[in-house]
Amino acid sequence: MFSDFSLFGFEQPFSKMKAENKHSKIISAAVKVFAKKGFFTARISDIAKEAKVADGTIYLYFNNKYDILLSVFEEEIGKIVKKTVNLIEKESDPQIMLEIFIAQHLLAMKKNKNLAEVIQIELRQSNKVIKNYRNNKFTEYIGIIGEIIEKGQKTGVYRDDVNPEIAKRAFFGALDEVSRVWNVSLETHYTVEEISSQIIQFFLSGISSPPLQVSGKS
Amino acid sequence: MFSDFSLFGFEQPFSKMKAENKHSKIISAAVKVFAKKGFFTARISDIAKEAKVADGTIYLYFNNKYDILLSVFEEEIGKIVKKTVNLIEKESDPQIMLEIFIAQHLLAMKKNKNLAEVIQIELRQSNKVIKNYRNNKFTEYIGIIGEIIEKGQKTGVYRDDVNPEIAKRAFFGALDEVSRVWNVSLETHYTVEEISSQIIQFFLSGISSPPLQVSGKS
DNA sequence: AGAACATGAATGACTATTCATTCATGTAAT
DNA sequence: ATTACATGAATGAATAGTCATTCATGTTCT
Repeated sequence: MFSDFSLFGFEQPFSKMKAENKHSKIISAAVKVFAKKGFFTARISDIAKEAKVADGTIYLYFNNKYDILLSVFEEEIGKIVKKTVNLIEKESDPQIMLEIFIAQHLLAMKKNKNLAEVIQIELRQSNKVIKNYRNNKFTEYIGIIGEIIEKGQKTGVYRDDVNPEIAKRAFFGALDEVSRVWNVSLETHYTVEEISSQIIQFFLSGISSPPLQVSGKS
Repeated sequence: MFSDFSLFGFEQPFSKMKAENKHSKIISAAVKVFAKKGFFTARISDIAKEAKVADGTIYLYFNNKYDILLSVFEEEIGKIVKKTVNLIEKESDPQIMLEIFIAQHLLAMKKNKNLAEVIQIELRQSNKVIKNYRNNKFTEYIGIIGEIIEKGQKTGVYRDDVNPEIAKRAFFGALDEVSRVWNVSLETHYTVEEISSQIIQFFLSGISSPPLQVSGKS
């Protein structure tokens, strides 16, 4: 891959720059079109139109339609993983790490609703299409949750009888479904903070009413 | 009335029976093929082959390819909803109702892994394909969770500060993701009971270590 | 000029759907 | 009981339409 220095906002007077612009223009367009139509219903010509390039131009940058989808995953999920890891590494308290993860995920999904949809729907579908694409970035992403939980168990803030493998899935599933619906429909009126706090509450304390605590210490 | 022998040895006394058989044979075949290949990659001829009918026969029972997918949802999810509602109605304790829902869901997903995959993947995709399909059965299904939570809040077993709309999504998402992965890969070694108890634990008590409780009696 | 880049109409492969025909079974007539 | 007729379920080859991909041609750089 050649994504070394290609950040937006800086004009480089080399011909290479032009090419990189097209590359990312096509990626962005693909995200948008895949989100709107789904991978299979999306036409190359739709993506070309959205990116304002000719159909044939797309084949100067990508091998085929699947390659576009794959590139979208690698590049876009990669960004999220990188950013999340970056933020979490600085923390040491598992509780806070988990809160950061949630907030970060919801923010990312809110910021780019199209990408959220592509990830949520096409990622699953894609296993069937691209036979040996392993979703490395995605697995890495979910793995972060598992590591946080394990860390919390070592330091004693999380129970030992919680299975981190199951927990990380349940945790991600909850986050994912909430943000999926949140993007699609009714629940638009909830804020990131509101959903964040609800999800943290679920996972840390559950939904049960707290037992009456006759506490010696409070 | 009857001819003694038919050439092929089978008697089909009622022509209608034959028809109903075909309908459900096609549905089952479709579930299998959609699960294996995904809706778009699946060919009508694949389904026909799997159902052991001719391509054209399918159009005697369904209007088109989408109609098959839609029927799969309506009929198969309908069955699950019916069975679940049936079991839950007999209960009055929200805690037990929730446990039944979880066990029921996991069992259903385990019993028919293909259906699980179709629901988990294609159901989401379908909004884009079938423009005005509202996933009525599916919404109804998730709604059950919301009702249980609300009931629990009225009787005081669940906190009032839990938002049932968000909670039902988080709850379903967790269940869904766990059973999705469970079907696909590694985690096959967990039992329904193990996963059930983990999920119940998450939602009722969270993952935090319980605060030291100094009981009133000591 | 030559190279690199871009275009979009034309190609060709693929597959959902149709429909003329066959076939199995039921009914009526003898 | 046998034959003739009627019904409509089932078939699968042919059709018709859709797109991903290519490539002959144009444009823009150095």
